[in-house]
Amino acid sequence: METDLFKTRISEEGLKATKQREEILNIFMTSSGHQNLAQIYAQVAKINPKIGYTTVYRTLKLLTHLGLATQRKFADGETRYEPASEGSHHDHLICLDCGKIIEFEDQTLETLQNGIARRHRFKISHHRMEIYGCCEECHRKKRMGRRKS
Amino acid sequence: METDLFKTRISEEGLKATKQREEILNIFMTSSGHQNLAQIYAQVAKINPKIGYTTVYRTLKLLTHLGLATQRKFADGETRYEPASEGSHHDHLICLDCGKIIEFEDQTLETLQNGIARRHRFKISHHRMEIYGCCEECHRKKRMGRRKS
DNA sequence: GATGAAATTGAATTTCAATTTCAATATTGA
DNA sequence: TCAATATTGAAATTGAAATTCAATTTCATC
Ligand SMILES: [Mn+2]
Ligand SMILES: [Mn+2]
Ligand SMILES: [Zn+2]
Ligand SMILES: [Zn+2]
Repeated sequence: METDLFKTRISEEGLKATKQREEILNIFMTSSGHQNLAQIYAQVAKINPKIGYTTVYRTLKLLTHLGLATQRKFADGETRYEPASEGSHHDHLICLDCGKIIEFEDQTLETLQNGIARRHRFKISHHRMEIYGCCEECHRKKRMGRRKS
Repeated sequence: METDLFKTRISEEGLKATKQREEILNIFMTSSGHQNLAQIYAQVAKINPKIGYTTVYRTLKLLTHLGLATQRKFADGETRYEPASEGSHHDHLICLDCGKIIEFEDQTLETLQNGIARRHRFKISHHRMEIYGCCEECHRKKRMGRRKS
């Protein structure tokens, strides 16, 4: 359970482990990821309707600070959160038709970035890379639709 | 002058070429790029204070629609605009210390993306890629600072 | 277990950029 | 010139993010 890591990190920061935080953490960590605050809140409310929207907001911010969550802002402007997969970095393919978000990891891409940064004498802290387009499923549907007409 | 292209595109869309739009276009096209609306408005207001903020907002939205401007949202969340460089796509290196934005083009990166997309049977429409970190100048300053202490 | 300083909670409020409204004005094709 | 239609700009609205504050909870210490 990541509850232990959570408690450790939380006390490291001089903060307090509350029922609400634990409950939100458990729900969030087992969720599907890439959800916005309203979606996470809805899940929390289903299990414990006493927990306020503000607390969910603040807890996600806290989890991000603790390194347990990652905040994402894709081109649609919505703020989303996903459980942080420790160590590994990944990027995203985003379907403009159905909204599906596909994750990928590519070591060559990382190496290439190092080259770009070096040429500009730039020290990389982190990066963001997203590919927008049409997923396989949606593409198939489109072809079907065209054939019928 | 891009004024001609602007007039053509504008009438293609059944819209009207107004003094305000032309004035905003001229100021924007010769600007340094990566500016937010408040900054663009400030420039416009210096030359013609009669033009309203709303008009600048709507004109930048229009220019984006016409393909003459590109809207950018980097990680700081600010909405910025830059004149669209026809044909060529570029990405950005962003200094977290001074805010400097460096543009780069890399064909290998584009090729690599095609490979990633193909492996996921994904049809690319466009992409976004930003590298965050520390620019040469800021890095130099940091080293200097450390030496003095 | 009791205590209390400090942190947290949650409803309500505020902030602030983005967007919309609407009456007055400008543009354009006939 | 003359409408029909689009645009303008001040003001109002929206909505997500962030803050406020009184009530409540946590937890180190006793
Ligand atoms: Mn992800
Ligand atoms: Mn640029
Ligand atoms: Zn899809
Ligand atoms: Zn810098």
